[in-house]
Amino acid sequence: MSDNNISIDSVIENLISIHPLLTKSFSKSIRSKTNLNPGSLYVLGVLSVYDMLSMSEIGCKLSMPKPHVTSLIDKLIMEKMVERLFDPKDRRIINVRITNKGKDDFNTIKLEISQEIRQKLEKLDADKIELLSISSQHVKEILMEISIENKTDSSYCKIK
Amino acid sequence: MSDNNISIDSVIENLISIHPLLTKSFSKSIRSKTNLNPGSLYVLGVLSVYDMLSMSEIGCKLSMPKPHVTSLIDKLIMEKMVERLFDPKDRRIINVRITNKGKDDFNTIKLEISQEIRQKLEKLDADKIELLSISSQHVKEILMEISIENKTDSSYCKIK
DNA sequence: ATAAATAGTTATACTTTTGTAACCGTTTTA
DNA sequence: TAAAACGGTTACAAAAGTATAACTATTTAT
Repeated sequence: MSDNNISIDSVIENLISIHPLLTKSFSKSIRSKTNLNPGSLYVLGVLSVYDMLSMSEIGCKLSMPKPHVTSLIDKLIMEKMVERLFDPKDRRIINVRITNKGKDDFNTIKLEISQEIRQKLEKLDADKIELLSISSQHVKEILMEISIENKTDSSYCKIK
Repeated sequence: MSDNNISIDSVIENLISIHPLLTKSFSKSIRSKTNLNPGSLYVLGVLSVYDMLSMSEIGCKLSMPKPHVTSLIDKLIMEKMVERLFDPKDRRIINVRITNKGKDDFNTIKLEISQEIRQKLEKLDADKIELLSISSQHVKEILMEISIENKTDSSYCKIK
């Protein structure tokens, strides 16, 4: 139990350190190498995972206020990267689905914004890269798990 | 070699997924639970690691334009979390050092902004927490390693 | 059938971050 | 010693993100 808490403390220490490092690696090249703002790219990212989500679900997954989601989706639609679909079951709901162009563009963008970090990774030892690959996979999976679980993100998500 | 590239691809995939999840977890509670903006907190964070840095080094480590660093440091000085020190060797340089109050405040803030994620972590199995602890440690260390290495961050850092 | 709740948009104001350019004082270099 | 480079600040403009309230259309609940 006490052991658990020590581990949790170290997890949080680590995540708080990792966050600005990733921001540094990605945010700048999103701006300089794409015509999307970071927010639109995050939306495209979740849609590349879930394929289709409603406006509310997007805001929930990314903790964005609904009006912001609207404006980001507008941009992605202008770029034909996503499309709006009306839900026949409940006509209030607007589902957003990533298009094939959106998927292709997202892959291209991922390559472009990761060029710098890729060059640095290439200089590391093979076993260190392998360790980072496995470790980042675990971090990603567990974070996604506890993120999905979170239906009660007070301000943006309603309890289902 | 080809093996390496596959691993690098997966690292990048994972990091691109992790970034918005961390943003979601931290950015909102930084705003709601502290009187600092995210930028000031990142500056405080690097200073809690390196203890003392020049203005340029801060901008370099966080990829921030120098004028932005100036305004963030002004805020932290008003809060007495950091102090300016003139460098006797080179009077152009202004070093910024975290104060004891700054260290204490940073620890408090870390506790506050991690409350939500802590609650979710507590629901996980002990072995999963342990795995996340070790994995996030590796990710942090390797990212810090390749981040420090980077003296040539084009727009904000000059080659030393 | 009416009232309340929900999903999404519009409008607006504000904070934070980014990006320049001009400037001052100091140090380096030629 | 004059010119160039450097570290930092000031001033300003623009982009991006946050936060609310008011509104429409639709669905649910009483």
